[in-house]
Amino acid sequence: MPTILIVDDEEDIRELIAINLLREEKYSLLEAINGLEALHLAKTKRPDLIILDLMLPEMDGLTVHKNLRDDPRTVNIPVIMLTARGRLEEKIHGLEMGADDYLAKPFSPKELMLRVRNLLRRTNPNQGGSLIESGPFSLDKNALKLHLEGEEIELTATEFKLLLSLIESPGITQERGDLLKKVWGYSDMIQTRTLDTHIKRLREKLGANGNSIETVRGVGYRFLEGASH
Amino acid sequence: MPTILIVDDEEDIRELIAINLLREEKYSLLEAINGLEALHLAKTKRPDLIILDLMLPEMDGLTVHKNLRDDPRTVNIPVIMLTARGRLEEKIHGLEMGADDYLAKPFSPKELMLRVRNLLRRTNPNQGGSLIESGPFSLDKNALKLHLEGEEIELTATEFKLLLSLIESPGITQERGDLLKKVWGYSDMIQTRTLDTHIKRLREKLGANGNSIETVRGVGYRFLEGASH
DNA sequence: TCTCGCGGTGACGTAATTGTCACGACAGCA
DNA sequence: TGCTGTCGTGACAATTACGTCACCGCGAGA
Repeated sequence: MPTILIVDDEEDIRELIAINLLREEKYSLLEAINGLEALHLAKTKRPDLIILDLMLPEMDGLTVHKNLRDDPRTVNIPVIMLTARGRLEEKIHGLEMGADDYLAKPFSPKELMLRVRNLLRRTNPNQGGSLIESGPFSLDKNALKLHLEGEEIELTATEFKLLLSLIESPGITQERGDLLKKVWGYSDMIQTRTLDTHIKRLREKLGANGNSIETVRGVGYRFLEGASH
Repeated sequence: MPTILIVDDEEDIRELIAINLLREEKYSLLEAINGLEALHLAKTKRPDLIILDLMLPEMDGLTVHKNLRDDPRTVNIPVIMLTARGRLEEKIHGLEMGADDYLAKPFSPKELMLRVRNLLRRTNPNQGGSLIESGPFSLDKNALKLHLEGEEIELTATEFKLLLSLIESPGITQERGDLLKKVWGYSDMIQTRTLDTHIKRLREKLGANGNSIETVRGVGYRFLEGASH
């Protein structure tokens, strides 16, 4: 699931993009308002694609873009630029600086989505951190497999999503409601034993490392990095 | 030096593009006026990029594009579409069909050039030969044939495209929806057994190596490089 | 027109996956 | 110590996803 960073001052636009992308349920989003925040996010979270509005409050969009290109960590993340009007010089300037695509407002949300999709298709397939490591665990997003102490453990789609949710925030307790929402899309406050059952199945598959998943009574579960006692 | 195929009825445009591209001395060009000629050129000379005007005399540009996408030899050559006006539906239709970029006339020659450059930059590394090798497999894009352990296996066009899609990203799971879109052009989320059937036929033809195509339940399929256990 | 190969569809069987239930264990509390 | 609410667990049933097959339509070529 590719992650997309949206850098835009206007709430309308961010919302528009978010709604249209998330409807496909194949993308996750980050959002940023000013340039510095965007740079920080891009470097720490490594999005697969950046949508960058050139009109930003604190920092000019082109400057943000230049900073992205100057940093080896972000240099080859593709960028789609948005601008107020199709001012040709700006457009050319943007493309010259290495923007991968350029849209003038107002744009059709559908067109943006298609351009996002096309760009990711060309750009994504072979790379992208498909490996997530934490302690002795190594999750392979592509194969839905878990590598643990040399063993290769197969997980089902649900188990994988659940473990991923836990492992993404090690040490943090995730409330039952949040997990249900993240993994199952359940609206909050539902009464079900489904979560417990899947936790149990996960623990079974983790074998001796099953205690990495800790129960926080009355709240939820959390993943411990250095477990196995 | 990447080769670019220009398909356009209007001499002005061809000239405009040619002048601008050749000035950089980094490109070689092919030209075509009508659709059939374009298809022929695309298949025999394998350009790295195609610039396709939708207004063609004998054959509609979208038809040309569809033909390009249907043929495994040309399916992943990137396409930039040109059209008379920024008619939104046409634009969306084009992008949906897998055009990598879309420009409305009149366009700035400089913008086109930059988009060409960006597209080639993203796209080129993988391409080149008509032979794709992976493990004991060797796919010949021109002959639509598969060589495997000395044997020569004939594949139909659909089978070839499917295998190609899988083999292009070894180890990466391709979702059912993506495969349906890539190989069949189906819009997403369609319920059909077509994909399964063709996977089965492929596995049959691969014989003992059939297990190179692995099912990832609930997600899709993926191609394994070192299989055959 | 006939034949043949290809490609797609729907029916069906099977296996994997998932959610629910019942019940027991246990912590927290008074 | 007994009560209460929460969680772990195993069994079970429902659902979903996939593999396989038979069959049909279509277009190319004879």
